[in-house]
Amino acid sequence: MPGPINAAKVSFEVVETLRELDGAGVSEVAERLDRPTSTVHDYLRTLEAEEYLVKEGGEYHVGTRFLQLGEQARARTKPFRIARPEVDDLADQTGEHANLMIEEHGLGVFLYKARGDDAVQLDTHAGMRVPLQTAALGKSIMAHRPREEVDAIVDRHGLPPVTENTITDRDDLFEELDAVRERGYAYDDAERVKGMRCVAAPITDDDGRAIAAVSVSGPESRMREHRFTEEIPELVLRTSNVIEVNLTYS
Amino acid sequence: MPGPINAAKVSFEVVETLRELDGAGVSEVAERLDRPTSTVHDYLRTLEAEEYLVKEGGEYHVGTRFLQLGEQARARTKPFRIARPEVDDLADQTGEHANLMIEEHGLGVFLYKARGDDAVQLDTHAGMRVPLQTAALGKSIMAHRPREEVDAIVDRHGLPPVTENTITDRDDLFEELDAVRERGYAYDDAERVKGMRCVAAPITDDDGRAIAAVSVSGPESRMREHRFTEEIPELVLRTSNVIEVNLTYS
DNA sequence: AAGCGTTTCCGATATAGTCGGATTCCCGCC
DNA sequence: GGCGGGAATCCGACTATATCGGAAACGCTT
Repeated sequence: MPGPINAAKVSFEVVETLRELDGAGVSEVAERLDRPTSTVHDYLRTLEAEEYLVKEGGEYHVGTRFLQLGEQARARTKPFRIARPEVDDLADQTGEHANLMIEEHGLGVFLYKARGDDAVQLDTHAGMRVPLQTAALGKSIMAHRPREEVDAIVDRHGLPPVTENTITDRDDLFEELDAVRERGYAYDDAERVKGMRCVAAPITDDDGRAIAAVSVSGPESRMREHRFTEEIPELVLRTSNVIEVNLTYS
Repeated sequence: MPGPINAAKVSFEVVETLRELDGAGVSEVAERLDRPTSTVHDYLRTLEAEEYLVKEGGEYHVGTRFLQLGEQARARTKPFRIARPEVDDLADQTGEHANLMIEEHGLGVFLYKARGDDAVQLDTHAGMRVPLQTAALGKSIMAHRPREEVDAIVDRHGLPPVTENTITDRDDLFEELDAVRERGYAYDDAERVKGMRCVAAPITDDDGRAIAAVSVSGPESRMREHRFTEEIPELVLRTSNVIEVNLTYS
């Protein structure tokens, strides 16, 4: 493919490296990207001058200009604007984590996370991107997308194993999606994070196409028996329904 | 200055344009930036392929990858991690908006905003950047920075008038900062947003240097007399003290 | 089906990104 | 307080590539 602006790509590689390392110096970034320090220095200096990076004690860090961009990206999506208060309620009602996910570029993106009073420490954070099939949220979304679209996503990103429970076979995936569609909601039994269970329901538009998903997730010890099979699904489904209605009339 | 990567600069100009327009097509961005459509098209296509932009119905939009970067930029700062729950409390106690600001590149950045039950609709959002002297928050920060640093900031960004009440003279500014320092907290009487009043207190480190500020803001009608001169300042100061203590021991 | 605006593609040119190497800076350490 | 080493800057040359007209394809609306 001719014409892609390489320098744009490199710019973001530099920024992402800083994010992963939580701040770093010139040579550290240069090593990671396998480029000369002089080149990396050019980028860091430029991005700092443009105020997208900050320099603190010899280390460069991701700056808060990205916060404004990120907030815009999120606030722009209808699911977020409508669902946020409902997700908060869901967290209050269950005491656990409640999440909102959308699909973007074939990946699941955590748009919002609310913490209930009993919520355990978790590695998820807003903006986090995960393969769709590794989360109940993602399976809910895929279950309500046309088959060819799901195929395209799998072609693009594969089915990487994250824990020993992750689905890694395409046929297994479609079987699971059929079950999810029938049931109306999706389970996740330690498929992404060990010891964590999750119940998710899709948020669909008028045509039945999933545009997002909501979930409740908590430790196995509290996610079992009646609560796991009846109580939580009931609440999650109710929440997704409320959101769908509000989406239609707005 | 030799060596700044122009393409990096242009990349972000494109992204910021999309943010300002809340999504746009090729020619619209090209017009704004006064560049050929072919050039802008190259950038948009590249950034979309890198998954930083999304294309929806012929329009490009800022993507949620920026959310991950923004969250990192925010979570990295100590003031945010420590102050967030306290700012939430402050909003609950007052029923108004409570805010957290830091200084970055000489500008005030809203890091976090909590809404009390009575809070009015407001234009502030996380990541928003404003000239420091246009907000009580910013004045609190500047009041507890060395004079030469404040001079440098003013040299860099000037004193742009935002409403008729904004401070636009350097001597006036330093007088005001002296008063703020003496009083211990700062007022903002419709200096940034018409009809809004604000009380802010600095968060300082062990050396007395401001690293952030917290505030409560609300409509004039509710921000007057005893509440404005005693009650709210009392609460804001108490909050900033709590945060300072927690910052020291962590 | 025709016409207009927009997007996309293509190719030529010169700009500017890239990189090695030299220099300076900033530490800790003797 | 000076010495050493690693990192960060600066510099200059080469050529890859960003840039931009212009042309083609697309997708509306009339």
